[in-house]
Amino acid sequence: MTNEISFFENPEGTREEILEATFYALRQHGYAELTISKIGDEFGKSQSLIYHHYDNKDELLVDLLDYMLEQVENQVPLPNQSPEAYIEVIIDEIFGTSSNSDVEFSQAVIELRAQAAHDDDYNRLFRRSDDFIRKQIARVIQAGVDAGAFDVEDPSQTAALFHTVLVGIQAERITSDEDTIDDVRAEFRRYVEHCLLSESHAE
Amino acid sequence: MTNEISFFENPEGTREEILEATFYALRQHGYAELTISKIGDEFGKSQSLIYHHYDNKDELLVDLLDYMLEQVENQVPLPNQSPEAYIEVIIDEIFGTSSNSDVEFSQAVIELRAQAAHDDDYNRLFRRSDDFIRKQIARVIQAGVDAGAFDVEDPSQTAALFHTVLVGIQAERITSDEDTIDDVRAEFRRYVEHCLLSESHAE
DNA sequence: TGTATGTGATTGAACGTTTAGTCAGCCACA
DNA sequence: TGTGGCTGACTAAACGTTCAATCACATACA
Repeated sequence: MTNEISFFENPEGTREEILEATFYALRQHGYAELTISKIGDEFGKSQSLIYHHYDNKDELLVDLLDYMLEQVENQVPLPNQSPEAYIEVIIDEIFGTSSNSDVEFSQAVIELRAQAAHDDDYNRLFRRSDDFIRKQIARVIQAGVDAGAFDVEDPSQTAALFHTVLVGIQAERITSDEDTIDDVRAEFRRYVEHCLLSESHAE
Repeated sequence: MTNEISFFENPEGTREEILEATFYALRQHGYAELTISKIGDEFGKSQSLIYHHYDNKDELLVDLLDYMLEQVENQVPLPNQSPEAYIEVIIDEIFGTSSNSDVEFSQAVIELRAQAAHDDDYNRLFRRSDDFIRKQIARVIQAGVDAGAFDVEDPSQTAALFHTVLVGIQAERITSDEDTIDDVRAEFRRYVEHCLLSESHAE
């Protein structure tokens, strides 16, 4: 129900505990410095045990990405509200609550996305997740158009820009200060008001 | 004069040859799998020689990033044209010529950007480069406002969104197909027409 | 109740390989 | 006769992975 990322709050079973440990090790050391030994440290148990549950390091990391993208997809709000309200929620999701765990999660996702350039499994998972999110946004925009609230050229085209800004913010958060992010948010709102809401609402 | 990335066309001196080799090794194997030995292979000469010119791997990689971001900054077009024409050039730069070398360069940059989360040197370099680009764009938008061609709330705010889209496209290019990128481009043009150009131009 | 049998979690030690980095010395040219 | 570019051989540490061996615990049978 809550939109907070309650990621790994109470892991069920050893496999999920290992995923949790892998996530924290990834956050702390980064992908390039991520080792089974460091995951084992975070895990609290021996690193041999990891191999009891996963065939190898690659399989573990792919499973982690799968798990994380599932969380991302679940975080996309349900279209059980008016299109206008939904867009507000989407914007909040994109620019985040600037809570620490949100930022750390985003950074981990971006780090894994970078690996997609050299790993087909990663590539496949991100394609699926990105498509899902874009289509979800496009659906709601289409609903807003049908209801006369929005006025756009092509909903899936608009959704594509939404998604690019989402990814861009994730990547920029690594280095940019909060003021810059706020600037982007303000300008993106201006875009939504001028290019999405229909005349009657824009006023 | 040309906007093509004539990156590493004719390296001057051994250090630049090493940077070139490092870049290609990074492209081929990715940051996580990047080793001195692989750089040496690409280099054509022994890996010991690398240590003759660089103290250690970190120094070499930081130097590469510095070098690459210098290229990025030099690629930002000069403001020697009308603001309207400049914006067109910027949009072309953001969405790229989809030439192979451009995409590969972008992917390498994004991969290094992800490392900025765990490396202060990388963080510093990206901050400087991002600030430079944002300010350059903001300056031109301000000029457009002064000339009456543009009508925005706050030029640096608009520039911030430009930059986010730039970074977002870089990150999305890893996994997205060209059609999606084209959608983003079309929608971003719509944004520029509705939110940047002043009424008289928007027609 | 006591004993055998099986199962999954868990470990520490060990394996072969790869890694970043060192070093003594070679070669060409001034 | 140096001096700087350059190399191959080397090392210690870290790496992913395997494995034999425990442990806790359930089930089944006498």
